[in-house]
Amino acid sequence: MTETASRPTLEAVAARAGVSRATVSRVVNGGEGVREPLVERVRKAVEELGYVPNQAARSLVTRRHDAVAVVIAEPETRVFADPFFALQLRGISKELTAHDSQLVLLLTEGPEDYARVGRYLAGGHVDGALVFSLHLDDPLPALIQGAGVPTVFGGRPGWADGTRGDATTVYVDSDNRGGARDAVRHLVGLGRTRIAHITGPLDQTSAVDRLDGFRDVMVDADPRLIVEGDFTPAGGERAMRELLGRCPELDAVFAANDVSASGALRVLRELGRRVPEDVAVVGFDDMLPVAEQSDPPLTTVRQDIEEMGRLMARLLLRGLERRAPDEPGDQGPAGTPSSVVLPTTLVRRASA
Amino acid sequence: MTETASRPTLEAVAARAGVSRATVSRVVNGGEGVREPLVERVRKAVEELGYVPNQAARSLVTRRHDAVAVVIAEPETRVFADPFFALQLRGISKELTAHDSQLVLLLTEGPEDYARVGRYLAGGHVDGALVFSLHLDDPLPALIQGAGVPTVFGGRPGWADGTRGDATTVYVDSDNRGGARDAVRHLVGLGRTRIAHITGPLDQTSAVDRLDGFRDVMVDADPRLIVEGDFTPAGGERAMRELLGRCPELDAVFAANDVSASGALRVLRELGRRVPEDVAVVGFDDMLPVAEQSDPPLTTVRQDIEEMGRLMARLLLRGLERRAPDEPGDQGPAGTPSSVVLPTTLVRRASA
DNA sequence: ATGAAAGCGCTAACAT
DNA sequence: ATGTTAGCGCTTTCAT
Repeated sequence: MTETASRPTLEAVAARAGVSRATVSRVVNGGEGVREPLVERVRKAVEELGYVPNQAARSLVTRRHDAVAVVIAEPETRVFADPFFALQLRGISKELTAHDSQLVLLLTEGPEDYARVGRYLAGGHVDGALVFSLHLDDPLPALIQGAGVPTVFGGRPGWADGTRGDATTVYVDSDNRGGARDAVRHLVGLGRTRIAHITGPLDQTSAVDRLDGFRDVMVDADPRLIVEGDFTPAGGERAMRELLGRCPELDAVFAANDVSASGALRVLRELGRRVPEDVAVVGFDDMLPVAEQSDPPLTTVRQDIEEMGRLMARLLLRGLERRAPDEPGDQGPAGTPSSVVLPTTLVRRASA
Repeated sequence: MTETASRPTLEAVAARAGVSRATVSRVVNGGEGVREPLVERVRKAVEELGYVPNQAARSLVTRRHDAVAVVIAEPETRVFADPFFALQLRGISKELTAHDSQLVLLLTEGPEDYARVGRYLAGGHVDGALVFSLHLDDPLPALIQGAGVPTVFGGRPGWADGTRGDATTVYVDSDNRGGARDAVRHLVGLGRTRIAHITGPLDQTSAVDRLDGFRDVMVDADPRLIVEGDFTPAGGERAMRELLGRCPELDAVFAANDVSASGALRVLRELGRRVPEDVAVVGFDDMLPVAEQSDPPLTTVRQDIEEMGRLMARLLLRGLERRAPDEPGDQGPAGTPSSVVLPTTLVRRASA
């Protein structure tokens, strides 16, 4: 706990440099249209006084905050079950930093926090919001879009159906469906015929999209070969046992993410099934600590999570630039960035 | 991207309610000293207009921000190698939320970002800072303490030696040394005599403290039984091979964290050593996804990471309250919270 | 108990 | 090119 000294103001700097406040302001904000000798004098005064602009005062007049909110609604497990968000945050942080914007993190534990988030966003503290909309039925995203804050979503929100031309909702997502297709096609290419799927929680679009991808390839898949998981190791274990019970002769499994694949792997090992000889396994995510360290290492679908974060931030900032600095109302589709779906790549390791 | 409507001001609410701005302000800030009928009228006007206070304007006069910066300096790996920070953030977020404070996340990729962080903190955007000081030689913490912002550190900073009475630096840490002692004593209690230690990176106080704890019990430990790791699975593997090469007859290993323990486990399995029969293994952290899912499940030292985060925030906020709302200068040791070291507990599972 | 008025520190017209 | 000035929206004395 150190002391809070009262900071020098523009006024003080102006006095010291023997110029007006306006001139100091100009210098501080880039020095356009100020002659060199004056710039010099002001810089010196700023330096000597240790002047730092008061952001509150500045925001009050500019109505800009150089801050972006990141909203993560996750009642429980997942935030720390996998490093997904940490990576995404990293990407976001890098991009925001490059644009001198700050990252305000809004974590919610449940619906009781939503009002607070809505209030904050509506309160005009930030220039925009990056929102992770995980569950189909979650009211938060809608609430946020209602708050009148420019927003980019991480992952396709439930109401955006992925068809082109949906200009009102901007999101960044991986090509979950295409990635799943690649994974399943890989298994087919290996000569596997009884291919099972452990899904994610089907109230999340990523899980639904991966299931759709699975179905794209296995057009008339035996319904017994599809079991709902929940993106956790325990869920993967449970699902694997279920599958084996239903259909002992299966020869491949596509798990909707790496951690559930690791659970499946554990069950297969326990039951003496060799991987990949008896059962080939493919995951999704390429979460390194999981995929690379599992036994055997996991063949999986890689998505560049950090890049997704970076892109979300970039899209938001670009949209912010486009709108007139002060003018309310958006610029229409012309200036509005549209959603981006990033490609995935299959990473071959030992499990399939 | 939704449109940004221009928000109603205090003035507008006052007009609508037929009162002065001052009265509206009083109602909005708790309604002390305003008679019921008026309070009612104002509340109604606020509701109808959807008024939300402009925080910039408020901060400009109150000099409070109701925001706290969380600074995480982590060039690379660790932030996403384990869920440590996610948990800590969660704890911090919960506590801040309860006090209506916002969390501003400052991530740094390297020393080139330090100036930016320093500037931000010095700029008076936040009421205080929560700083994770991971490396002994990191200049960031000092820089921050110099910025004149009330700060609480996560993990003992290198310069704080842990002796009582160091009132200038406030930190929250686990009892790394005590926890390590418990772990090693447990192994001794199991009858193990050739106990090895895989340390963490010794430029971090947590790793040093755990090593000290190990030495407290193994007073004259064979130096060959101590190998430096780096808190990663790969480091754990490397260290385990090294140990086995140096001293094949070892019968126990205390790894400085769970992920390096999991690496060690993998090597032991690969080399046909049974755990715990041939070699007992104890980790540190009780990182559930790792400790519980490893094979065999890991006996480890649990620290309540989320609680650490919560406590950091609580300490900071308490310190903030103590100082006069506006008055510069701190209140001296009397009002200054002091550091807290949280106890750890040994969790017995199958590995030792 | 309520209102009037004075700024908080800054930017952005507008004047010079 | 530089200075002057009028607010941005709010809280907070100080009157009433």
